[in-house]
Amino acid sequence: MYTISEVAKLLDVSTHTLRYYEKENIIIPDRNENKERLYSDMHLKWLKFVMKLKQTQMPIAKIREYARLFEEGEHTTQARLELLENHLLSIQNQLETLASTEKMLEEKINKYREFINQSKSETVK
Amino acid sequence: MYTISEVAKLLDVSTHTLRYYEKENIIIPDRNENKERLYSDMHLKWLKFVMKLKQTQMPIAKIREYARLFEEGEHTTQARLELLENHLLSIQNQLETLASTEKMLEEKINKYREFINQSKSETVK
DNA sequence: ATTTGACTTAGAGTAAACTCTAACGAATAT
DNA sequence: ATATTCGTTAGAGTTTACTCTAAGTCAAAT
Repeated sequence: MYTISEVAKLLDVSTHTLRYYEKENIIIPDRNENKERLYSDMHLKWLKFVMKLKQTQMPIAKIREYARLFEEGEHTTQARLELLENHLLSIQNQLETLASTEKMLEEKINKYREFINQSKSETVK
Repeated sequence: MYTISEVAKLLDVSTHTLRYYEKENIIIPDRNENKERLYSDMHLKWLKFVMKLKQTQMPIAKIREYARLFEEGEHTTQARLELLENHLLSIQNQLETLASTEKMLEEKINKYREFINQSKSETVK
């Protein structure tokens, strides 16, 4: 079991953020006799998954919705599947946008480099 | 030349957002005799570039910085190059994150599909 | 015994990026 | 002539996701 500051360090988030996620019903850790939060390996695994969703632009509200469906039990598997399928589509769109912007930027960067090199050689003249 | 609502439609943003970008010094269109905004093809091209940067998570502040460097003239090419190079790195990081999350989601989705199919066949029994 | 450090809570504050409102002006449609 | 449409401005309001503050509890270290 991990304390809130251990989890914060492990996942590179602030303790504030972890408490905020709890308030938003995204992760509800256990408590010790002293009411302090204790996170298990399962909690950690779920949080890592949440971070992946966050890093790929899933809003907190959608993550909360997925968490809620999970809590509701097996009859929500179809809904969870659909939510994940939608997010997969969003990821694929983002991949396309990023790839095309990457290409565009590489071209622009090359033009800048050419321009800068040309300016330098003219300066030497 | 395009009016603000034409540009809004063409680029799928609101007129509010276009005025906001102007306030943020990201795009300054011309004006007609009636003080109404008029965007040229050059403005449109720049706006499309801005949208690409936005879609790949460049903050407005950085976009404004790039615009400002551009206004300042040729002696800022090195700074502009560096800004674009940094954003290219950010895009490459995002691509990695998205690719690995895509893989993870595909696996999870497959497990959900298996589970749902299995449940169905058991229901038939 | 007291200080230090890590934790607790409720709730306030912040930053980014819009998004909307109100009050007005000009041009076109009926 | 008046109503509608499209534009203008300054500035207020909203949403998202934190981020911080204040006041307190508790256990270990000096």
